[in-house]
Amino acid sequence: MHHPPRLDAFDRKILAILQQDNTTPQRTIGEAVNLSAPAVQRRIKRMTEDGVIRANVAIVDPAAVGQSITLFVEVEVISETAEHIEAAKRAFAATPEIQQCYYVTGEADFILVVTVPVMADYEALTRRLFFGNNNVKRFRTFVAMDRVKVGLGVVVDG
Amino acid sequence: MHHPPRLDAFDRKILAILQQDNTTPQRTIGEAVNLSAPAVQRRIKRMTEDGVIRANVAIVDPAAVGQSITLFVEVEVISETAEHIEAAKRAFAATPEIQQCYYVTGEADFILVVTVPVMADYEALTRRLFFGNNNVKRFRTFVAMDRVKVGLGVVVDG
DNA sequence: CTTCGTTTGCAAGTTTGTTTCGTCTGGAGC
DNA sequence: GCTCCAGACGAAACAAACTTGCAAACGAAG
Repeated sequence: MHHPPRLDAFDRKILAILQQDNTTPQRTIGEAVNLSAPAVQRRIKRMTEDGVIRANVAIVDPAAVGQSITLFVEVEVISETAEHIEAAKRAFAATPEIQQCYYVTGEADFILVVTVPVMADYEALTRRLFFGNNNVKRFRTFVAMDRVKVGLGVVVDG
Repeated sequence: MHHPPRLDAFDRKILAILQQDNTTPQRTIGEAVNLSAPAVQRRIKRMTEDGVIRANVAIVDPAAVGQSITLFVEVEVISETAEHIEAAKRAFAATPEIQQCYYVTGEADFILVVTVPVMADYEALTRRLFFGNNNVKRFRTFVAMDRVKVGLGVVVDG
């Protein structure tokens, strides 16, 4: 994370491609954006160092590994002191079943995305995380029936 | 998606690595799991064909490309007929600002994860998607103050 | 006009991914 | 028990991709 990220049109086009498939050869990317492969490589390297590209990962189908249930949880806490919030963040971040955790404004304080193999696992999780934590005022659960659209891609044309 | 996905301990270890960094050389993976590089390559290929690995993508920092606001939206619809639900799914899936969309049970029907550069863009989005759609009964918005944990990784130890 | 800094393309060098091939193991059928 | 066959493995050869060095083009500042 050295430089303030300033991205030109080339960078944005490259990002758009890598967000869809980061196994695309640099030579192919170069043809798509009208740049040589080394130029593409240097830009990718720079964006990686600058933190624009946070990670390169394989997306695994949850159902294929037995994590067939996706849940949303709105969590409301009692005390919002810095220490309590930080403790909650750490606990959520450290829980592998929690795929995503956001600290939000509104009627809830945290929103979680959870994946588990069977409901019993979620029940166990609620006991451990919520009922076992006396700073949790209440939580509401939504069960996903259909994962209509799932991704972390962001709009890059800017 | 040919075979029914049957994953052994090797496959799961490989998946765990690729979920964190899919640029890891196959030789390195092989050393980590006690397998030769070609064996790793064959397993990755098989899992990709079987749909266990859905995609290989770069994760881009939303803030770096100007999408600094993340929002959650609970949407409640009026009519839940199949046609209305399918129409809604299609509309949400086709909206680039909507990163994730789930059809859920509970007090809401859809949960959306949205990223936009500034609040005005979200306001425009609500006008277009919600106020401009007379099947939307109501919606609730949560603004993310902190992206505590973001990812699509799933527990793979099975 | 010159200089410095940046970025590019090309070409060589290095690393990584892929294919080939021979071997081994486990199971079905004789 | 024996043979045969299918599947999976590792070693090595091979192909493709990535990475680096270097000279040239371009722009901004002096």
